[in-house]
Amino acid sequence: MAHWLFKSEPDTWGWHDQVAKKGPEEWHGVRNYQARNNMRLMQVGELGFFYHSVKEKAVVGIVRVATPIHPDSTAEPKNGKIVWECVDIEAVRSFERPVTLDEIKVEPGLEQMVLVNNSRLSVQPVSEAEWAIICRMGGVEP
DNA sequence: GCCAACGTTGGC
DNA sequence: GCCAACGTTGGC
Repeated sequence: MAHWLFKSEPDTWGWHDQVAKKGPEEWHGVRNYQARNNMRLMQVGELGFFYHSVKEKAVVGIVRVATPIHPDSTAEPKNGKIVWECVDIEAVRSFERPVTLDEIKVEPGLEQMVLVNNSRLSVQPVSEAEWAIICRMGGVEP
């Protein structure tokens, strides 16, 4: 099973919103082909990190892919076709403590993380090794 | 098809 | 608030 990282500005849609939802929420609004392609690769049941950008800059929890890829309900048709798609995700559990970007940058084994090397990609793959390291840093079992 | 100009994201 | 990095747009 692959692992992922979803990035959001907490002021727009934060971890508290995701938890309060108590169920799947459409991860709409992605307007980047690479990020969309990553979502196309997702399987229902796969897990991902929930990352707060800009303000906190930290991984704060774990989410689960709840639906297959589907059209983004907020996307406008382009030449009569919806090109933007997304999945729905639901909160699984909160980290015992947030894992900050600063910590990630200096942690051995995380040098190759997309988060470190391409900070602008909003939906990213996470390797198995990276997944395990960050889970432990966050105080949860991988 | 190239590339300059522009807009956006997100770390600092 | 600034600006680097990146992606997209549009003129040629």
